[in-house]
Amino acid sequence: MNINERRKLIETEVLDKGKIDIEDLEKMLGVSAMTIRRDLMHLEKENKLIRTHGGAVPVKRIIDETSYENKEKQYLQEKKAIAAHAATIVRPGDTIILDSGTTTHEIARVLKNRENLTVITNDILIAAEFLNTHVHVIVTGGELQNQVGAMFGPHTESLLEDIHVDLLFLGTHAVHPAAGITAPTLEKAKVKRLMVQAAEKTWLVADHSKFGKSSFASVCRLEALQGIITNDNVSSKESEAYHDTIIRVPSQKEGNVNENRSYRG
Amino acid sequence: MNINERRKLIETEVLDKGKIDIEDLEKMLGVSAMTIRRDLMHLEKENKLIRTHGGAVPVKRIIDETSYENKEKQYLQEKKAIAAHAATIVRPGDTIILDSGTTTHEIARVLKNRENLTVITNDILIAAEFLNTHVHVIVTGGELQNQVGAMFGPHTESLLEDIHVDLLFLGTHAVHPAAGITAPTLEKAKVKRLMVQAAEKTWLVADHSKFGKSSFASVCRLEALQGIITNDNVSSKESEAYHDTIIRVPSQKEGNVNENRSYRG
DNA sequence: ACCTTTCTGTTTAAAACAAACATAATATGA
DNA sequence: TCATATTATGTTTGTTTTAAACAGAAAGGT
Repeated sequence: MNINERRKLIETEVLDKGKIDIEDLEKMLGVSAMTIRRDLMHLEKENKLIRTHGGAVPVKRIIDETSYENKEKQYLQEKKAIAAHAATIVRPGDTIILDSGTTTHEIARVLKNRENLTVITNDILIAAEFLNTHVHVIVTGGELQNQVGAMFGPHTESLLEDIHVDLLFLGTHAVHPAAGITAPTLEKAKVKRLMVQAAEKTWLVADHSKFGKSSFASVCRLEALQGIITNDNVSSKESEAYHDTIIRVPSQKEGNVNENRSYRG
Repeated sequence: MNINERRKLIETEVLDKGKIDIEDLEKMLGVSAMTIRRDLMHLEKENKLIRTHGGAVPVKRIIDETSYENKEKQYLQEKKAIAAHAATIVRPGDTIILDSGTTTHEIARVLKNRENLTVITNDILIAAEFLNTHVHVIVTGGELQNQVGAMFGPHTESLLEDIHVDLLFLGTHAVHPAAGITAPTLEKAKVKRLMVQAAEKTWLVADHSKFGKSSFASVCRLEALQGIITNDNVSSKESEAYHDTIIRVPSQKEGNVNENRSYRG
């Protein structure tokens, strides 16, 4: 492993974990504390992280840890694995919709280095993820649910009615063999439904915790999906009940599925 | 000064400066380093800041320092002073538009503790500022100018055509006695013009560096404005050429214009 | 092969940190 | 109001982290 690989690892590690200790990095990377420290100095100068006493934290943080990031960290490995696979489906030149949510947010993190890509989203945190990139972003607009940064309501709906896209990555809190995909409010269900209608192909992205649940407002039936991308905690037997095309990705432990280079297809 | 005042000061200081040293705070507040350190521990536990080695940095940061924040820091004191005054115009129950821009972003920072307020904006960074607050936010949507986080284009325009609000705080890069308010592209000018049309009263917020300049696309004439809020580097003689109602606020040095409490009028 | 540059680890001194105790300020309640 | 409890602050102390400086190792170029 060369110096750049190591520094890239530190960079992704601090983003994943939210904070890191020099001691941990020392063990993890097998180099001396001084070297880590020099790496951190370098990365701090490049605004990739902020050094703390004995470690570092990420630069980009828009949200209150307590309200959002904890939730985001649940099943983070799973979400990242799902996101990494989802990103491989996206082709150069595509126009895609990224639904609001933490799993789709992870997809955004993977796609941000792409060029020749248009993203439509109703999540300001996802939109913000693409700041200072070459990705073309269209924000739906609408009423901001200001706990999570998602937008819903008539304005959101009217934009979605006017568009047609190649791909949709749909998030959900509940998917059930009989009930299909459901949402907690009619408003949210309506927006998700319009997204499905606007897209050529819809992929559901959901970690195993969402399976077997159902909520009040119906979004669509499972037949409307192109497939489901989930993690391997969902047993293969269980998954048969859901869809012909269910992709069960293994939760990545280390940064093996590294799609961090730009895609110049 | 009691402990809470001091901690509040530290909090605003770290937000203003972007980072602070314990040594500086020690001199500034006249207490020992240990006390500062205890304050920082406390504020870190409340997610108000992140401690570094020898100081602290803000928690909320969404953007790359190099591309945006430097620009934002230009005339920051002036912008803050203008913003503090602008906020006093906003009444409980108002619905307002905050145009994209750094000065209007400062207004958002002042208003975020309000309740009973609706904000419409075409700037995702301003929208993000209101996350986890009680302010009701409507995002215009549209194409994201991904260097600055502003949205423009047909979608933005169509929302603005449908609304009517009490107040607009309009930002600009150029204001001129004869040319009025101008913008660098037709698209931007169109959005700003629609904002003016949607608002009962329009206040222009602009620091002195914007005066006497003009750009290509016309937004509106100066007569369309309710008034101009600027800083006192614009001479009173000079300002007469612009508008009857021009408010020249002194650039605040310390946190004297402190409108950080919530407004429960 | 040689030289140069970059990278890394070790040593060491300085700086920051935090625990513990003592003192001062503030609050609370009879 | 006074006594008492609580909270806040400063100082001392030992520990940890930092960073400068040097030396050796690795990588790159001619």
